Amino acid sequence: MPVGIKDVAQAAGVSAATVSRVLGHGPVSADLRDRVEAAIRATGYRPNLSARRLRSQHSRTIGLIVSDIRNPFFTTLSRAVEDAAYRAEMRVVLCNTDENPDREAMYLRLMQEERITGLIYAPTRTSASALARMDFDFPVVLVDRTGPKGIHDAVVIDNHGAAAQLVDHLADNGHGRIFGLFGNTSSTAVERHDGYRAAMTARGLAPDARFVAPNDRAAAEALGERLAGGDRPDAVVVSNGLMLLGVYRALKAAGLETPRDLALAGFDNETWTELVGPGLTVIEQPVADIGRTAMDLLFERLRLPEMAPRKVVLTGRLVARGSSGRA
Amino acid sequence: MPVGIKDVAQAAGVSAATVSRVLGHGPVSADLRDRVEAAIRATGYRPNLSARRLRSQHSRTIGLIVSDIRNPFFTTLSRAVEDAAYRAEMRVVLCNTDENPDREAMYLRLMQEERITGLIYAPTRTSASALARMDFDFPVVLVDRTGPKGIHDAVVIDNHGAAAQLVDHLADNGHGRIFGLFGNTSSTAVERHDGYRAAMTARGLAPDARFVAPNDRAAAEALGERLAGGDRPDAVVVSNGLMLLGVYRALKAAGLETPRDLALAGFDNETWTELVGPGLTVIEQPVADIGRTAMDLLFERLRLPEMAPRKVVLTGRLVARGSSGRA
DNA sequence: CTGAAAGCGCTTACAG
DNA sequence: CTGAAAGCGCTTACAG
Repeated sequence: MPVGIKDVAQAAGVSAATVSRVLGHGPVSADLRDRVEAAIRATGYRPNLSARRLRSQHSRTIGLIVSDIRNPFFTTLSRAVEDAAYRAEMRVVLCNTDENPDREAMYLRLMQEERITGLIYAPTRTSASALARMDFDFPVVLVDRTGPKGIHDAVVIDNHGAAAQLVDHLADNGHGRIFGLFGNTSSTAVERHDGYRAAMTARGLAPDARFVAPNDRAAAEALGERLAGGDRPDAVVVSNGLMLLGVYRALKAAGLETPRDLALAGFDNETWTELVGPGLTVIEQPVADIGRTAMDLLFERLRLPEMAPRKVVLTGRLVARGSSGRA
Repeated sequence: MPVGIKDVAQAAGVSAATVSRVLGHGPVSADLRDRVEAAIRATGYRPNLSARRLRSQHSRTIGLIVSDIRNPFFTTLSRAVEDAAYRAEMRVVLCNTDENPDREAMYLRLMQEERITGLIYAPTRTSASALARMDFDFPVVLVDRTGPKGIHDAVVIDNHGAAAQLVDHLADNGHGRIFGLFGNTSSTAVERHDGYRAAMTARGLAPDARFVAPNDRAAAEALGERLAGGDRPDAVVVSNGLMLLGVYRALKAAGLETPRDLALAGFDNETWTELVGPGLTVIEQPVADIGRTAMDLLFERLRLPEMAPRKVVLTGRLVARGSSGRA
């Protein structure tokens, strides 16, 4: 039986209202405040947050929906969001969808049931397209991936430009047959493919791309199939960190050396990309900035609900390493 | 203004109690059930979880307190815990303490305020020792790190044995001057040091250990200082994945090659340890099993509160790679 | 099977 | 500054 506010009130010889005022920012005389604080310590009282949220109609809760917290991109993002929430004295409800639209729908319902203050959300393409028809009682800030135009605030990077930069870099290093491997669940992968395609075309190179599930296994498999075909590529561009890992493992397993047998470049400056062989050339994303910016947008939106939706585009940084060198 | 249970009741022409029964497992006639379900769809009603938790006195919430979700050990642990919670229709409140005892104390208070059903907790040594004097209204299962003997359920690995195994492996490969680098915040690091020390002594080797903050920077620095001293070691054992990363980076930066200049072995089979140079020899922990087992213990404890506390000891697996080979 | 009523533990106008 | 009272949105005995 946890002690309640009435027990504290009784112990301090005051009303429950006064205890509540001591806990909050109400006006309380120094005398009563001391007595209440002593009673709180003596009883070990801890306010019931469910009751507080219900009564005050503020959950002080941020929802965060990502595909998988094991993806370092989202791990870092979540820490940035949590640290910002912590500073604002809010908590975070974190949900992993595994890129599964059914789970996304379920978690969106959960967010409504939690009466969250705001949502930070990296939707799959399937769910993003449904977003236009959905109506929430809280603001939504999209991160990493976009949704229907002009409805929600969003923080993304310049995916088109970043992918083009990778292609240009590889082409400058003498690679012309550049195979592109992209995820098939996010707007982000689509934009990266567009950038890849545009840069290839601009240089008179023939685009050669494939979309697969954005995980290491599927990427490794797709690469294997492509290499088994004729007219082998001399470089590969990969659209996220997990897929890049799958490709790198597959190359190693096949006894192929980078960049001697095949140049390689991709997204996400994960720990291992720096430590491995000649190092992997990647686009580093300002992940923590993305998280902080999303929280900033959310707080401004709460302050000014009628403001027009904003899209903040951050820039990735090319980290050139050995893997993109000449064959 | 979100719609409430009364709105649904009115729309369906029934009482709020009946709507509540349809939502839960109450007995409701097929006719009324259909009408209520139609009304829920029509109104887009979502129950308010704060109200439900307050009234039902069940939060259906598991607390999870770890040092840092960016540590892959805890990332994987948290996914295992969340997946198990999801299956049991419970949510998880995740907290990062950054090994800071003040933050731990704050989050322990938060857990009480959330009236959580149970807690899964990897305490720092400072907080663990205070655990004996603390009284919670929910069961606590310790993971990865232990607390005062015989009070809480716990899931750990055989740290003593695993560390000894690393020493034996290095010694079998001809290394005798084995420097040990251990974290200074966890019982786990202490146990690993004990195992290291015991194995060294058993072989007539002189222990040579240091305790530092369990992060990459501090580990790199400590290694640098040790190498600057005389009588250089010919191998290093490191007590966790993040520290191992710091050590590996420092070696690379110093132009030292593994195992030629210095053999290396440690804990946590992280992605990069497999991909790097000759591969790093590590103890792989059954992380997901640790998480699942912790949830199992928690659920059994909820069923049988009076059972004697249990400690489940899982076993790490030695993954021998090139880094521990002969000089 | 169904409804009216009480109450979970707080906060917040309202009076004083 | 302080207290008595109402009420947040549900669930759950209690009657019928």
